[in-house]
Amino acid sequence: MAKQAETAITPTREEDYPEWYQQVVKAADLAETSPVRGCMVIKPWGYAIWENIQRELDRRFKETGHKNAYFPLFIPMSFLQKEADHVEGFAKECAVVTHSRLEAGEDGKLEPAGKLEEPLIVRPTSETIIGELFSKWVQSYRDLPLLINQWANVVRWEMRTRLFLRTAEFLWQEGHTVHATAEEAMQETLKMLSEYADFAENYMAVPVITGEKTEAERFPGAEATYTIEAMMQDRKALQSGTSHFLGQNFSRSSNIKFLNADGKEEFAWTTSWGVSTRLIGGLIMTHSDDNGLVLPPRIAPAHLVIIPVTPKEETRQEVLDYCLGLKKDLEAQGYMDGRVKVEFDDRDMRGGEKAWSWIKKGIPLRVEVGPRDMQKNSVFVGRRDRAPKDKQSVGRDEFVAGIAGLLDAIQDSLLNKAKQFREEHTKEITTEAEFIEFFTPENPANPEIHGGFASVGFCCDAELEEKISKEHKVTVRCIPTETLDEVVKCAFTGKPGKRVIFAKSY
RNA sequence: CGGGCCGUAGCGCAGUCUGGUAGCGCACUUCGCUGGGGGUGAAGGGGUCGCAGGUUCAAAUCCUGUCGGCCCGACCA
Repeated sequence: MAKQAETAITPTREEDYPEWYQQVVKAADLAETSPVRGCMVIKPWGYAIWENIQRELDRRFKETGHKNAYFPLFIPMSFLQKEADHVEGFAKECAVVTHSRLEAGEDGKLEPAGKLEEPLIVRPTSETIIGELFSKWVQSYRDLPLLINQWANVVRWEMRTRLFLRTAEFLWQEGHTVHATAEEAMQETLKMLSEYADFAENYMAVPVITGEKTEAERFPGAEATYTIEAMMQDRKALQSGTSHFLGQNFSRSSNIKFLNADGKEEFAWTTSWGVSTRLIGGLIMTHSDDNGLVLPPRIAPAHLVIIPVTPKEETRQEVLDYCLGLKKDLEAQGYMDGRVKVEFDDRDMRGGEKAWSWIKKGIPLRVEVGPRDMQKNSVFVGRRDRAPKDKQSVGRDEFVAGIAGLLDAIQDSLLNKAKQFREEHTKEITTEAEFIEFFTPENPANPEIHGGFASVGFCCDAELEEKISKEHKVTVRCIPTETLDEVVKCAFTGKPGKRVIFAKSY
């Protein structure tokens, strides 16, 4: 017997969390780095997760009255300039297109030629270009509300990138809406935030805290930014989606005006909201273990894999046929608003290796079927949320009939586990000393996983916030919606403050 | 963009200090044994050593530059 690592992924989370993350992505074959700096190639298994995210979110957007549209990748540089905070926030990370063609020089080397009169930027977000179009689309209060979403790629020239969590190019959706009143726009902002929160918890089994960002963390140009924040297994926070109340800032800079019912011209109120492929990073870091990816059934590209075990040539065909019959019956079962999705893995390779490859890919259920199971009319089932060797023999028909319930049970167990983890590492803190202790590792030279979410009274003074963030590398993740009305003594100044969540973050 | 480490076969690495014409493990291919577990024996295929200059009779090895990766920091809508 060759020695195998006790875990399929090395290093373990405990040993080296960032490296573990990389290895999980690789072992599950989700994505890889590309020849272009900071960009990623999303491979079929990873892209299928994104398609599932898209499908469910798109359904929700449409259900809440939004329509999809598409706006250009390129934005004239002057557009970005229109909103002062916005340009300041994004200018440093824009990819700029300056030429329109290539020409071969004397040495045969290609060189950019045909310099553009006005440079184009590759959209880092589309407020400015969409605003330009909206100013034409909106004339009357009868045109409102205007509820638009686009699925697109955006580019932000980040200094330091990590697959799914921060890449130079990423896929996302951005909702952009226009309203006649501030109240209505605010309502929209909060409605979409709660859609995100509901989706994260109920589809991705990622529990999130919803809340408002402080001024320092706000979207450039927004009046208010709301966020869903999730806790990863290294206890850091991941901002997983944002929804912005833009006030009249962008309608003023883009000139989005309408005539109200009284015949008076008014600036409109706008919102924007988005989630990205970063959600996949959050999914990975919420559920996966030292054997690789763990996928909640509702977001998994496939719910189960059937692995035929064919030790003897004479029973081989019989087992394969039995498996195909099982596959057909399972695929006839409904799950959520679709069907049970089944992979059939008859690749010619060793059984153990094959099973491990699916464990690393995070498939919720592994169903192994050999001659003995066939004789008993049963199947041998392993759940991804349990240990690899923890497998049970279940009657075939019982298994087929109970498949949806079993998938729900896995979904629930993953959500509960994640919630429990978050509870265990969320601490109510009332003094600065306690705060510092919470966020200081025992071994600063090689910091172990430590800290978590600190629920703290905070006076929300911007200078103090910056000082704390610099000194302890901790930021205010949000002012949670749930405890918004609470008045809590500030742990740093003693003044009356709000309850906020402090954490280290991605 | 600053600091550290690193680019040698698909992957992981040795060889670099002390220049002499490329190796190991895994993976891959074929055959055998094994057959409810990532097992095993044998025989094979695969690399202009990230790229570009320079030094030298000779460069994976020394020098310069450059590109890329990872970690830390700054930044992160």
